Amino acid sequence: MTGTTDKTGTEEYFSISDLAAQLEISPSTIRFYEDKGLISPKRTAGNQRVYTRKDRARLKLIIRGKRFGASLDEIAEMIGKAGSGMDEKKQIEISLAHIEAKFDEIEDHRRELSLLEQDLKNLKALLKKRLKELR
Amino acid sequence: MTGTTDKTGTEEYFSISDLAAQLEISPSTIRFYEDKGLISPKRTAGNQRVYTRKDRARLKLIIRGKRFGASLDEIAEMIGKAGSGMDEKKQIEISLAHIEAKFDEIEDHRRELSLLEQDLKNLKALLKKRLKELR
DNA sequence: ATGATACTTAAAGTTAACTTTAACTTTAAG
DNA sequence: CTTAAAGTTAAAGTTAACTTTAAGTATCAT
Repeated sequence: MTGTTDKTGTEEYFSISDLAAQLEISPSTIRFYEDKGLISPKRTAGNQRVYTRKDRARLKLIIRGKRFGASLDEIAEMIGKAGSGMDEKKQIEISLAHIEAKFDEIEDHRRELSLLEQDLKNLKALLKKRLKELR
Repeated sequence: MTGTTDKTGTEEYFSISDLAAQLEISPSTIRFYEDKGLISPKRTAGNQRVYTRKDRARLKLIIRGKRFGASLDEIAEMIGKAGSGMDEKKQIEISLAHIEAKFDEIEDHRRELSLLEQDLKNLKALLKKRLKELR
C-alpha cells in the first residue's frame, strides 16, 4: 500500500521503499542523499525512516535539479542542507542567492538546448544526404 | 597563434592545445574522447594530432550533448563512432534513429526545465516568507 | 510465537569521465 | 645544434554518484 494516513487525514507518511517506488529510484539512493545532508526524515520508535509529503517534494526537486545537470553539492547549496545547525537566516540568504543564479543558468540551458537541436538537425541532413549518395 | 591556413585558404588546422583552448577543455579530455572513439583526427608526419573545422564541430556537438545530460556512449550512438569499420549505410541508419529519439528527449528536457523553474520559484517564495517570519 | 519481508548501518565495490604521471619524441626558436 | 615547449603513449589515480554486501533489527501476517 502507498502511504499511511493519520487521524487528522491530512498527514501522509511513506516508508523508504514506498517513496523509492514513487520516485523510481532505489532506497539506497535515498539513504545516500540523506548521508549527503539533502534530506532528514523522522524515525519511528524502531528507528525506521518515515517520509512526509514535504520530504517527497524535496526529493523531487533534487531529482529534477540533477536531470538539469546540477551536482548534489550544487543542489545542497540551493535548497540548504537539511537540518543543518547553521544560523537559519544566513542559510536562507545563501540559498536565495544560489536560486537566483540558477534562474540564469536555466535560461542558458534553454539556449543550449536550441543550439543542440540545431546541431542535430544539421547532422541529420548531412547523414540523409550521405545515405542518398550511397544508393 | 590560433589555427593554420593552407595554400587554398579554405582549410584550417588546429593543434590539440589550440583546439583545447578554443573549446575550454583540456588536451587530455580531447585525447580521452578519441580513445572512446568519438573523434579520429589525422596525424602529422611526426605523429601529432591535427584537427580540422569539422573535427571541431564534432567536438562542439559532443560538449553540447554532454551539457544536456547525454553520456559519452549515448553521444557515440548519435554521431556514430568515428572511422568505425562498420558498414556505413547501417551505421548511418542507426545514427538517424538515435537522433530522432533525441529530438523527443529535447522536448522532454524543455518541459523538465519549466518544472524545475516552477519548483525553484515556489522554494524562493517559501524561503522569503520564512525570512520575514524571522524578523 | 514464527517466519517472511523490510528495515538498519558501515564499509567495500562499481562505473563514468576525466586527470595525472612517467618516460619518451617532435617541433619551433635562437 | 641546442633547448624549451608541446606532443606522444600506456597506465595509474581521482571524484562523484551510486550500488552492493554483510550482519543484524523491526514489523507484519498467520
